[in-house]
Order: sequence, then structure tokens, then C-alpha cells
Amino acid sequence: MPYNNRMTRKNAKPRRKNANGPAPTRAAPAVDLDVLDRVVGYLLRRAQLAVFHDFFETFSKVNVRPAQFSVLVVIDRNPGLKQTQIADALGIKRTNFVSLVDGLERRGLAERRTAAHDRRSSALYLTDAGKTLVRKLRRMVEVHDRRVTTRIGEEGHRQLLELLRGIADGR
Amino acid sequence: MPYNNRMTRKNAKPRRKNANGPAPTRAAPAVDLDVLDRVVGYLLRRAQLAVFHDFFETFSKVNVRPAQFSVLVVIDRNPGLKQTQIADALGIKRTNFVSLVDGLERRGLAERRTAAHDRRSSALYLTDAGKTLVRKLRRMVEVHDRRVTTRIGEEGHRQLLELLRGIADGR
DNA sequence: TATTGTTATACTCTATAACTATA
DNA sequence: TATAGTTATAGAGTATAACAATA
Repeated sequence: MPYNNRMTRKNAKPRRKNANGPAPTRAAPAVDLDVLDRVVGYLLRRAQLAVFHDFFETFSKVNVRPAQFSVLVVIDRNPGLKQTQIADALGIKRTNFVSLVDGLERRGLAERRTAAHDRRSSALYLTDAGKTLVRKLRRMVEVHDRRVTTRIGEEGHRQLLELLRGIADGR
Repeated sequence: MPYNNRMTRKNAKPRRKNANGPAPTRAAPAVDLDVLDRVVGYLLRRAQLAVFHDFFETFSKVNVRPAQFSVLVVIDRNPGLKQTQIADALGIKRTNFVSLVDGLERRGLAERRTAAHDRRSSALYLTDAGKTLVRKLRRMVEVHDRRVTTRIGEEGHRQLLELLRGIADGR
């Protein structure tokens, strides 16, 4: 993603101070991004990189990555669903979902139970440890979400969610 | 990506017809995404997947991927900049930028010229073929951008760009 | 010494094909 | 024959370390 896993927040990049108008003594020549700065696809990518960066910083403390977070929350909210149902809901291929669940199971956060009426499928549940962790993750994600949206305010946040849903569903 | 390169738009996924309110006879139990549907990071990801999917569909005809598109446009707008300057502006590591430029050069779209006053660095330029292609790409991206933002309207589009810039810069 | 471009390398994410066990 | 889960595998994206040429 466009994003990556290894989080090295070392070199805090120097941002421009004067955001209003071209500064008299500009440091760098400033590259013109042209149409990229007016196209949703590119700005989505840059925004997502920034947000995921903050996410990694926040959640590296509990060693949870975005995909793991999403799976844990969805199992917590929908216990007993079949593996493929959850994978589909999250837009993850069931083939890639296997090792993801393996990891959660190995850490004692989730578990597979063979479904009652279909012995092919596994129903997913959180362990007590998993439930406890999710409670913590919910608090963490709220802080994270507020931090990355500081600049756009509450009303901007509300608008952004609505607009993004429109883009995501607009196929 | 969150996104990928191989574009298989085969199975057109069945979308719900009744978008207004819960249908009386629902097909699937509908998984509750819980907080994911209220958090910017997750919705950014879903929106980006949708947009990039459309991008791949559109630009596979000319065999151009997002990163290539961005590089071509920026060279076109800023001819003669050094390799690393362009890489930095696009948030691409210079080490990964090498093969990207290699590809454009091999296709005869761009070229490296050793900089006049610093023989370590390569200045980048588009060839005539490259300039011709970029003109076409600009027309294509406009149509693409309009298509993926159909649902949110012109005002929504304007708002979204502004909000995304706020998120991307808000570090 | 520092910087530019480069190579080699590693890890994550996403994708397809093919297997197995059940239905 | 079809489906759920799985394994193996491949490609793109992104990261670091180390090198040569040049400043």
C-alpha cells in the first residue's frame, strides 16, 4: 500500500511553515504535481499512506496490523460466522485469509470451530484474550482516528466518511 | 493496496438493487463491519481499492500503471528535474525508482540525460512519444476521475479533494 | 565525507491454480 | 458436481544495506 509494515518513523520530514501563498525565500524548487493534485485516485493514495502510517505507529505497540484489526473487530461483532463469510465481507481472498486466521489462532486471540451442520466450514470465535484485546483496540482506534482527522474537524470527518462510502460503493 | 496489478474484472459482483432501507427479503445475512464503517483508515482503503480498480481497467489498454502514470505526468510538467527530486516528490524511494524509470526508458517514453553541472545525477525528460502518450493519458484520467466520482457529484468531488489534502498533509 | 544512482535482497499483499474433505 | 478450507506459487510494492562514481 501502498503502505508497508515496517514502521520507521525516523526522519520527520520538514514541512513548510508558510502554507499561505508562495514564501519569498523558498527552500526547494517545489515539484509541480500537476493533475495528480486534482485527481481522487492519487490523493486517496497519499491520504491512505498518511493514515496507515499513523495506524502502524499506534498499533505496533500491540503488534496488530490493519488486516488483523479488521478481522478481530468483525469476529467480535459477528461471532460464529464462517471463515469465507468474514473474508468476503472484508474483501480478502479466502486463500489469503487462511494464514491470517492461523496467526490469530496461534496467538490465542481467535479460534476455529468446525461448524455444526457443515463439517467443511470453520466458524470463527474470539477467545477471552481476543475479546479483551479488542476492547483495547477499540479505544486505540478511536484516538488514532481523531488524531489523523484533526485538521478537517468534526464536520469534515463526517463529510469524509460519507464521501468515501460513496466512492467505495460507486461501482 | 491494498491494490494489485492483474486486473480481472470477470465476475461482476451482484449489487443490491434496493439501496434505500433494508430489503424485505434479504439474500445474505449481511456482516456487520462495526467500527470499520466509521473509521477513516478503513474507508480510505475500500475507496482506494474501488478507484484503483477502475484505473487499472481504464489504463490497461495503454499498459500504464498508477506509478508510471504519476511519473510521466510529473516529468512532463517538470522536465529536467533530477531522478531523486521526482522520486521524493512522489513519495517513492529512489532505490525503487530506478527500475520504474528503466521501464519508461525501455519503452521509449522517457530518457535520462546526465546533468550538466553534476555528472552524478540524471535529469529526466520525456521523448516525443512520451509527450504524445501523456496528452492521451490526461484525457483518459479525466474521464476515469469523473466516472469514479459519479455518485458524489461535483460539489462532493471538490469537497473530497480538499478533505483528502487535509488528511495527507496532516502529519 | 556526503550525495546520486544502482544492485541485491527481503517481506507483505494480492492473485491464480490445484488439492482435500466434505456436501 | 459444487463448496470450504488449504497449499503452493508468483508478481507488484516497499523497505534496508552496501557499492561505485562523483561532488
